[in-house]
Order: sequence, then structure tokens, then C-alpha cells
Amino acid sequence: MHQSDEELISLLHQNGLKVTPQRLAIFRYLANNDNHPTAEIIFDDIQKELPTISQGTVYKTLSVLTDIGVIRELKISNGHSHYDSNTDVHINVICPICSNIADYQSKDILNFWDQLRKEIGGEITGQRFDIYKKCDDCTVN
Amino acid sequence: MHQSDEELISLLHQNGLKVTPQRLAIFRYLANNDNHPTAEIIFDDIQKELPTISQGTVYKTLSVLTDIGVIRELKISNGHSHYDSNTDVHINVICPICSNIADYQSKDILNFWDQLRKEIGGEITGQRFDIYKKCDDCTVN
DNA sequence: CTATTTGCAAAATATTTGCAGGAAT
DNA sequence: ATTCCTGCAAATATTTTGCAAATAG
Repeated sequence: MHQSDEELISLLHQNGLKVTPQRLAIFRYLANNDNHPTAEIIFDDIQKELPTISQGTVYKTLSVLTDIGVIRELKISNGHSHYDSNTDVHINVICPICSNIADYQSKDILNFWDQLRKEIGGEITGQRFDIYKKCDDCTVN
Repeated sequence: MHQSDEELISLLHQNGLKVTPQRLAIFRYLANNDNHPTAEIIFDDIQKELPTISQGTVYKTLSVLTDIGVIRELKISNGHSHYDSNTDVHINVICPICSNIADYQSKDILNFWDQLRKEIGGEITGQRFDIYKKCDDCTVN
């Protein structure tokens, strides 16, 4: 389901980058959290583990992890970037009230994606599908 | 194809908002430009027509037009918001190099969207489908 | 050893906000 | 008349950058 340390380490090496405790910790944090945290939330939580880490390092690390493709950056309408360790083709179900993001996956999406790739042609390097729907919490309240 | 002034005026009235030259000009500008400009580009171009307009007004106007649903805001990875007068379900083909955005529409997308709505259920209030593909200019160079 | 990375703080950048004067209804 | 809107400038908030010290390979 989630990627393992080996994948991260291998990709870092392939790109001439070093394996640091900060990079491992942030990668593992995202691999174990499917709630699409922001850089700020990651910073707050990672501090418990690495008390001296700085915000700058969190931003730089997230940028590195995004560049090598082990995580995805989701910049949403409220201006915040959220990070996702699910790099498969899927749909982000975003709550317009609280900005919570849930992943949604189905066979239809993969079929649609295959068809669309063929139809549009050329070298497609990425994709992002969002839908807006109130989450359960915000529907109740 | 594009919405007319009447639609804007009617929606402004419905929402208790006033019809101002700034709102008309920005709406018309977007209705006649399918190149998904940023607030900054809109500000620069609109100044030719309304020399005293301010950046703040452009931002506020774009926010109002987005709220009443006559335009769409597309916040992309580089941090800039782009604005689109095409409010139909479509795919944004974004160039990862220069951030140019082209709209892509096909029957498949509408079918997929119908199917997905049924599958996910609940009240879906919006959607956004992006794919990343180098534009012609950036492919040549 | 040497190149990269971290941590800190300052800078950059897009966007938002407050408010007094002006315009729309 | 009244309410809303504009324009200006200052404020906000997130992200980026520069650099010396620390760390990985």
C-alpha cells in the first residue's frame, strides 16, 4: 500500500541526494498519515521527534520529496499546500468547509484515465482530479 | 459559448451586489480571453481601459465573480491563481514548464463525470480535473 | 575530506484587509 | 439616502532564500 524506506533511499541516491533523519522522518510521517497534512501540521508533529528541525527544512524536504516523486503536493483553493503519499491515480474529495481531503479510488477512474491518455496523446507527466463535497463532519454540523 | 453581460448582471442582483464598471470590465475581459490569466495579468490589461483601478479591486472583483459562479479560480502549483470563464466540466491541460493552461473538452469527460457523481453520491458542489503536459511552445524549445 | 544539508532569520511574494471617499441603486 | 464599492496603503501569511555550522557519504 504505502512506499517503504527503501524506495525513498533508492530515489534519493538516484538523484545524488543524501539520506538524512529529517527526510526519513517526514517521508515516514506522510506514509503513515493519509489525512493530507499541510507543511505547518507536519512541522508541528515532526518536532516531537526531531525537536531542532526548522520550518525551512520542512519546506525544503517536502520540495525534495515532491521532486523525486515519492509524495504529491496538492495546493488547494484556500492557498495551503497539502501533501499526500498516495501517488497513484485517484480522486481527491475535498471538503469546501474544512478543507479535509480524502482519497477516492475506483476502477472507473483508471479506465477513464487510460482512455483520456490515449485521447489526448503526447507525454502526460501528471494528473490531478478533485471533487468538492462536504465531509461527514461538516454535513452533520 | 461565453456568458453574456446579462448573466453577470442577473447574478449580481440576485446576490444583492452592485453592477460596477470594474466588475463588468473584468468579467468581459475573461469572457473574451480563454488563456486563463492571473490577477496580475488582468490588472495590467484592465488598466488600459480603467487607468485608476487598483490591484485590491482586481482581487476583490475576482473573488466576487468566483463566489457568484460566473468564473472559476484555478490555483496552480506555482502559487498563482488563474481565472477561467469556462465554468463547464472540462480538463485543464497545464504546461509544467510555462504554466500555460488550455481547456480540453470531450464527451468522455461528461460521461465519466456523470458516472462518478452517481458512484460517489451526495451533494458534489464542484470539480476540477488537471493534467500536466508540455505545451507546443515548450516541446519545441 | 567534500559536497550537501540543516537551522536560523531575513526576504520575497501573492493576496487580504481597513478605511475614507466615491459610486450605484 | 443608504448601502455597497473602490482605491490606497499597510498588514498578513506562506513559502523561499542566504549563509555559517553541522552532517552524510
